[in-house]
Amino acid sequence: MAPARPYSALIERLKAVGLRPTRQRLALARLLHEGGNRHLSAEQLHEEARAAKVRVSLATVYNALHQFTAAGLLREIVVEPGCSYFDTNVEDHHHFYYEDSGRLEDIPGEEVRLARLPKPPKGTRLSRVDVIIRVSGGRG
Amino acid sequence: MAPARPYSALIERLKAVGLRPTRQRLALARLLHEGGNRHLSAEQLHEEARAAKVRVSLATVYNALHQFTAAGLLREIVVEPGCSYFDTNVEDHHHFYYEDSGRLEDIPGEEVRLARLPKPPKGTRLSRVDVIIRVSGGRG
DNA sequence: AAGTTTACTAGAACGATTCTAATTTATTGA
DNA sequence: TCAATAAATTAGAATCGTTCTAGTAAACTT
Repeated sequence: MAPARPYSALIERLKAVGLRPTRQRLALARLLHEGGNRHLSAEQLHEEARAAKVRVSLATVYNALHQFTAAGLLREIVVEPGCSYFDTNVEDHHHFYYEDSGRLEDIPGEEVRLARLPKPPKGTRLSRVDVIIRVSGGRG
Repeated sequence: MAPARPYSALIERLKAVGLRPTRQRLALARLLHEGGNRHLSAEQLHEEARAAKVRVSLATVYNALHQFTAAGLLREIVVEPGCSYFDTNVEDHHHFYYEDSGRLEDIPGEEVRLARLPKPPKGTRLSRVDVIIRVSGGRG
């Protein structure tokens, strides 16, 4: 059922942001965007690639994640020391963070509304606003 | 000009949270809380201690920061991979993050207002809400 | 002061990430 | 099509912030 040229759209997408559509980048981009919105660490993506029989080094996974992020195809999120997550959803939205499991979950943009927001200090411009709702446990 | 027993209040504060008021903890607590609200990394605090001629190991700085955080005397903030900051302000408030310099700055609680916030998912309870306003550059 | 508990320390160990230099792959343009 | 060139990938080493270890010292209790 797979289309004859399964990668053609991806190839164009990568070219459009100035990245050569290599075997590794195509495979990683594909893994990242299959199965909806996800929050993956470099190690997790590397492991997924291994499981999918895609040969790619960890260094390349890091390179690709950072390049995709710079190109606006991913968004990096840091909630805990020692582990970055990359979010495949680059739309305007926020996150639940489950402190116990370390898991992130999207909150659609419209479910959080900021009624008041200070201006960026003089000489700076707004880059983005992150809202992280930290939740924990339950039993209690 | 220093009071006769400059540490007595701090000593009580540490005892109250179950921490022995050792020379190192007292000195670190003092450094942390002098000069208003601050956002320090472990390395920075260690360096400040060195500069103030307080002999304390880096391991102890880390231990103290985590103990103070657990006791509610500090709040840990992670914005970039590979570096935690500890905020001496434990009141309800949010942050500006200067992407270029890596610096954090407090925003008083009332300058950010959340008009709508989703409920914590079933089986969890709200731990805290972090709002980080990322700003960058300026010249542009 | 003696005994007990807790804290401190230097240095080793650790895990995530980045770097390096050599190899491979993609692109360009005869 | 086939070099020539530029860019990407790789394994492994290096680096960085942080945590661990086990031995020593300091603080509390009696």
